[in-house]
Amino acid sequence: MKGIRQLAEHLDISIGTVSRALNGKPDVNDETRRRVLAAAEEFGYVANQSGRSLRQGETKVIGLMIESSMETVENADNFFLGVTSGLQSVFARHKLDLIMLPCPSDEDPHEYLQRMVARRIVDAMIISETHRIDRRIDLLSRAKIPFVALGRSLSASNSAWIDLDFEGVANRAVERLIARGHRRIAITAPSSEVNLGYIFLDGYRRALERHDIPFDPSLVIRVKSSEQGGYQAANELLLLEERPTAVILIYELMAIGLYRRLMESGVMPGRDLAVIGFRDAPRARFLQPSLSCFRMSLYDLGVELGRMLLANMPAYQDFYPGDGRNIIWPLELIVGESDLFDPRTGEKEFEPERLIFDNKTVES
Amino acid sequence: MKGIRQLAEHLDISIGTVSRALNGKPDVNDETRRRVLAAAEEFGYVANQSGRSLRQGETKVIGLMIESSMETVENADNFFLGVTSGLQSVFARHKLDLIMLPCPSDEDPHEYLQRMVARRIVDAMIISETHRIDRRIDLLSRAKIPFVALGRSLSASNSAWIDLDFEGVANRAVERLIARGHRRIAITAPSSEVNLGYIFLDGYRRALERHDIPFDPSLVIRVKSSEQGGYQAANELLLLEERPTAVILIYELMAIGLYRRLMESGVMPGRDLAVIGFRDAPRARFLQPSLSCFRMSLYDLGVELGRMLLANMPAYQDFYPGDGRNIIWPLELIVGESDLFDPRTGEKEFEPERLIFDNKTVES
DNA sequence: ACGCACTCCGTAAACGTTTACGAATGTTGG
DNA sequence: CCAACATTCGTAAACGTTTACGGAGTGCGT
Repeated sequence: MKGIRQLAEHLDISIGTVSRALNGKPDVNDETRRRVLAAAEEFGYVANQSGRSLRQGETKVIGLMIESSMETVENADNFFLGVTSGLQSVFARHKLDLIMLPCPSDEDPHEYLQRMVARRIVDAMIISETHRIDRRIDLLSRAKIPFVALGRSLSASNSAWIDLDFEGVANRAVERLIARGHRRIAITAPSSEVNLGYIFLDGYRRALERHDIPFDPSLVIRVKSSEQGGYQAANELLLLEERPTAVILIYELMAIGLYRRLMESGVMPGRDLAVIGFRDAPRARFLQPSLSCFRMSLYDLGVELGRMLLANMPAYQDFYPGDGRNIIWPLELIVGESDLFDPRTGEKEFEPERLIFDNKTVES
Repeated sequence: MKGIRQLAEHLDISIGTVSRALNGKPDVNDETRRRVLAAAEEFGYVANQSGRSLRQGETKVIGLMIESSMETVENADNFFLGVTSGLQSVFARHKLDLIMLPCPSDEDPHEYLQRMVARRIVDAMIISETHRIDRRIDLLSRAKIPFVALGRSLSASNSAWIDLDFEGVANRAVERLIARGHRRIAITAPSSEVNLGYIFLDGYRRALERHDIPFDPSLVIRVKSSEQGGYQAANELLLLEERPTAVILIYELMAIGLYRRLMESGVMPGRDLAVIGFRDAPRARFLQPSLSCFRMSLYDLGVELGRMLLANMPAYQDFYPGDGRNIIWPLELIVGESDLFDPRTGEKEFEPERLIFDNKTVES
């Protein structure tokens, strides 16, 4: 079956009517519509997307841009596939399809996005890993492509974004550690210009200030977002002259490398050093002692992302009137055994152990 | 900048010439071409993909279909993002773009693919997780869409595929264990109809036969492809009346759950039970004792996949003449400590420990 | 001066849809 | 029986490109 023309010939109907029948337009007899749908089903006819989108100026496709650098590959730990499910669940209701656009690691993300946008292969975009100032946001704004940024950015002052509550996480981690008697608390932060680093540190500083603990720059450890980053962070930690009693991690995978390096040096996490991790990544679930960290539902995040995006698309915003311009996505603290001791006495407090292999699938 | 028409008006040239200039066609003056390219650059003009592909019947886009079910999300461990890099490196040479098509978990993969194919949004496809008989293959064949299956299938007798060397892995694992004195060797296999299960078991059976060890169906443990699957596999293993001295795993993540369950029961991997894992997944790199398993380069696999696909596309096959119809992708054995004991004496043989945190990034 | 080849460019058709418009037919109310 | 309207459908234009074709201009040899 080549196209709508052949289908129309076979039915001995004009192509206009066939098109109307297939697209649920009103001006068509019930019986005719039935015949058309039956024939389309029989021949497996589906409208050619190029022709369709050329005519109506929209593609019914949403793009999710991800960076496929090896660093991301190693470390994202299926973050994007997780949100994808949530996204699709809301897009499906509007017959929108989601495609993932992996930016090649050797290409400039800005140019890649520009190319994709100019080709008009998508109606709207979701971009991730936003930088502090991110030209992609200006690009999309100027091109009038509806979009949502996963990760806030200074460039996005006027556009939609949704971001994890990094400040809250740092804040609560510090509060929790201080409440346990810690005073010298190290924190890790990204070495690159991604915006989340600034926010993370802000939460950390503010929480310290609230308790009149002076901010000590030497306790900020710049790391790469990987297991190796965690390993090196532990290294730097061990080299500090006055060793901190606690450390707060960023990036889900850091904990693994950090644990390993600590163990190698005979420093036991949860006894000699309190550790609070970031996201509850699948790869980190096995750690012993179990890691205190934060958890979120990737699926729900995807749903919210999808809703927010549609709220910014003229054709769909009637369906999502309330959905605002940006969201700080909360994370829930999961108590493990990695921060249960008192730094002054060394005594271990009892708290329920985190269950790993319960029957319900643990959300990632 | 709306389209080529406005660009042509601005330059006071006909749109035909503009198009020829942009696409590197011969019949155009050097000076004119320079002006056109400069103007296009200035206004950020890129040809609308719908119009272009409508005219020339191709989209310059390759689709990689992946299943985004939660099971995959949890367990694939960035497998696809890994091969993506390799794919793009070869596609980039031909100005082809790769998009990932995540099939919603609640939609039938066959219908999803049919929809995508009929919409003609891609020129060619890579499909993964092929089943023993997979209707998607017939669909693509009939639609005359060039494709490569990642994973062999009975349905793909006549088409291109590339698959991991499951048979070889099972084979070498058994050989290695037998050489160490094991006679009672359990193996895990998928509970679903994916084709790799059959092949994996074939390799296992043949290796046993070669050494006159009878095949014992009770030693085949059906598992889900997850950590939980590994946990349950260990459970079943422990319940066997005459406990095997070794077990061969499938799926990269199984080892984690298996280790955990064994430890809980005081059965030490590498001392009380030899374990040989499958792929050298990032999440399994930390295991203690380190896991003997197999390794491959996802990047190289992606490259080979890309080459094979292009070899099946009329427009590109001149560039890849030699690339055949299918490949069995080899995996390299990485010796760990999980299978270094003699089941009769319990003595541990010395072999070099696997390095995890070397400087070069370990390929996943 | 003529024919010829060559270079460069404009014209218009085609790709597969959707949709505004109007025509044809049937229906209703008076 | 006619006007007015409703229902259903066909016609043709439009979307933004690419490309086959042919025409205009130039240079060259005879």
